[in-house]
Amino acid sequence: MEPTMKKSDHEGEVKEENKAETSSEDKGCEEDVALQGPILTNIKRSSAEPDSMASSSAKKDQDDHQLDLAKAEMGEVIEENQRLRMYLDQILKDYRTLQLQYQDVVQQEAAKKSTSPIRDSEEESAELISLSLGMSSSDQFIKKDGSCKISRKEKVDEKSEKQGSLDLGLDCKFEVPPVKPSPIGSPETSVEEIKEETAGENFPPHNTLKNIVRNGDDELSQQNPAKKARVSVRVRCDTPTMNDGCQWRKYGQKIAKGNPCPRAYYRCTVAPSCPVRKQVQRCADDMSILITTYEGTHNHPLSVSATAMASTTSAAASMLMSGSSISGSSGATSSSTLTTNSVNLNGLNFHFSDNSSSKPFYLPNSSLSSSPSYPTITLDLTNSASSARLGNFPPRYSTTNLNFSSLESNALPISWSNGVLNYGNPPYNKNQTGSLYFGSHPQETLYQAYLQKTLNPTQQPLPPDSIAAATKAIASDPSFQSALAAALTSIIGSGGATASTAGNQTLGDESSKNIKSSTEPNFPILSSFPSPSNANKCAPSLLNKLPSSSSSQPGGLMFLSNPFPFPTSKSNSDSPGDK
DNA sequence: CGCCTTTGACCGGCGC
DNA sequence: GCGCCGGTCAAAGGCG
Repeated sequence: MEPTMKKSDHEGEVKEENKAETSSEDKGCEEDVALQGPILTNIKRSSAEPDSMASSSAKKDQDDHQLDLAKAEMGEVIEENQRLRMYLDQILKDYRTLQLQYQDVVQQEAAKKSTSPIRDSEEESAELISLSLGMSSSDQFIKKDGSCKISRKEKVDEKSEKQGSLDLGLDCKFEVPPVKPSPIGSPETSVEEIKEETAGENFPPHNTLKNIVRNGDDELSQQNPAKKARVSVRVRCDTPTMNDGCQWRKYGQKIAKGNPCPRAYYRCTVAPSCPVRKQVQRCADDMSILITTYEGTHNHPLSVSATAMASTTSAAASMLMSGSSISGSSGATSSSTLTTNSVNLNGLNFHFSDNSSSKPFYLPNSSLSSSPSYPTITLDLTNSASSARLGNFPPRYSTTNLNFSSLESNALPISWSNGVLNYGNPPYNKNQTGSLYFGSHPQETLYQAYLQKTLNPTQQPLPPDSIAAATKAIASDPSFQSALAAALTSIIGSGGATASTAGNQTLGDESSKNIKSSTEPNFPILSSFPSPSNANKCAPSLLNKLPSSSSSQPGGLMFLSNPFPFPTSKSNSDSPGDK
């Protein structure tokens, strides 16, 4: 992506988006924030541009006309903004009501079902999945009757019952046709195939973002069926592999070019037919960094911790897929257009590379790789990430950074690179767009502000612009929501937070039968989050904003606070290299 | 004995 | 066509 969006692009965007009635709220929010920058920029530009000496009054009139136009547009946008604000307030209200109801239900269920841990765990997982994947969280925002979340849960439960599988994978999974038999035992029934089979369905253009994403995925898979989304996770880890909750079997090892460290190939052995594979390799630049690349979709139930990993990668993959697809399809002016593609949220970096020459394993300055073309997203969970991060990608891959805050630091202005939130035209104040600050706490992140607004509405209200900005950022792209939430939770769960002993390993026995001395650090997982005592160690800045016990958050952030007990990660073996 | 890792061989894609 | 490379297979051996 270009470092800055061109003015003409914004103008086109403004016109197009103003023309089209907002079909959904998140879409509207997206426009809401996105439009202000360009318009202001345009105003500034048109009024500040020095006319040449030859410019006549006619030109000035033209400028004035443009100014008037821009003002009119801005008025419309402001109106839209107010309307969306009302929507958002309504949604938040609904959400809080739902939250209370949900808490009641959870408490009742917990009291009822203390005798059936397995079932609890299934439901827990189902809940986790339904919330964490969040591919259609826009739907959740759209619905105002408060039934959205419950219906999703019911859907997942239904699916789980039908299939006996949670079907959590690395790829974004949206809807599996109910007639689809259980994927267990059918390795071919990966998400890609399912999506391909459903590609023939006719989705109205602009239905929902979900459909857009879905179509995009279909499109992608049609364009190149061989392409599988890969999620590469970079994490500091001294042990051969990181514990992601799954059970893996090593089936190969290679010395990859450009890296003296061998690359190990693992295959998921939780289910015999599970197509999920992962590659593990040390980073050539920094041997302490372990790069794990996941590929494929689990076709079996996952333990909660594995689910956490899967949902993280799933969200990341969905970002990748949806981003490339959205940009490639209808030319939608979504700010989530991720043609570009490294997202860096201050410590945790997402890299997208949907490029035929993408090199998941960082072969800087090498053009010799003949690796197949896999769209790859890299989740950089190394706090000191920047050293190897961008430099390892060929410069021709423009990137967008989404930089999650580092855990050690409380200074976490989210920086949005151009094309996401920062529309960065030169006259525009970078602080207004490049980073999002909230209220009188410039260090507060968008995320924090969002949580503050969402979870503790009685606190001092945030400036309306902040709400709009948070809405825009969080609601604009459901895939992003999931990824953001998953990543944040992953961060929170890292650093020893997984050592919890609470809860039972209830989902499947695949891990319990293979308990190993897991000296390796666990991969940050979602399920480790709910322990505030642990999590506080890692991310106090985030957790201060979170309720000690509550249900989910709206959108993709819902699963951040898991009200259920979570299993010991030790029981989920993943140490194929321990021997 | 079953499951795992190791490791050389093999295969297919890609560039020259 | 050839070589390089990434990825996978499968036999052999180790371990609990």
